[in-house]
Amino acid sequence: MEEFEVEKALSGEIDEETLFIVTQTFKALGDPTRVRILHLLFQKECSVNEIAETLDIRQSTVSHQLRFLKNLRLVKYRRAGTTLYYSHDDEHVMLILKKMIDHACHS
Amino acid sequence: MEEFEVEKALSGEIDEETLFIVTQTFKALGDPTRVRILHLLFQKECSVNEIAETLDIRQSTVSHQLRFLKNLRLVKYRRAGTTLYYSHDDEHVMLILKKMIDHACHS
DNA sequence: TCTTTATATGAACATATTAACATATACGCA
DNA sequence: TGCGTATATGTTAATATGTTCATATAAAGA
Repeated sequence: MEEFEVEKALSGEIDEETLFIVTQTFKALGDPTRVRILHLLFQKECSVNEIAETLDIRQSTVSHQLRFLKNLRLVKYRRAGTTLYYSHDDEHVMLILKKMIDHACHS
Repeated sequence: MEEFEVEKALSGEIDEETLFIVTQTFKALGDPTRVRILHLLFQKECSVNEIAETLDIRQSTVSHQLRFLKNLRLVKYRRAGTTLYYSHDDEHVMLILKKMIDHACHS
């Protein structure tokens, strides 16, 4: 460990890697389109087209955002023929999302 | 309520205002500088200069971000002469931040 | 193999965000 | 009133982000 890292640790600072994961995850939840998608997947597994039609978003947009969420392991999918059914893949983050929604509702 | 809003409500979609608050709040947590500031304020009340020096960020950057956080009522301050002591102002959001940090650490 | 359907990808564009600099304001004190 | 310190603000430039269009890929079935 470098000297400045020791200083940071002693001062109670978050280590860089953790900070990166935390901010990336919050960033994922900081966009309306992604929150709407996750909220939908909270209720049920959906194909890409179902998501696009239900939320009235273009297919390519949905696909791009799903890739974003997939990279962060926030969603997963199973294949059935040509159809991909997406579902959420991080209970903890979904719980945090739910809490924030409740918090925002009752404020 | 408009017709399309009824449809959204029945379909379990988040209402627009809640969605806005939720995403704004997560956006606040989606930036390394702001997370570092909040994490510091989680530990103790700090003046603007203390924050800037402790985290090695320019004073004007800190001030800008504090205004951002203040607008969302995530921080507050008290004045002592020319010095402003900032502290966090949303227990619930701070708890969510803490949970996410723990989650990221142990993964 | 050809076609159809479902999904992914790449490039381009518009917009949003961030940090930096310079400067302004506010307060306390001589 | 004038000065020094602490903080805020306006502006700008660099970068990041989100959506769209056009197109590519992949699987299933005739």
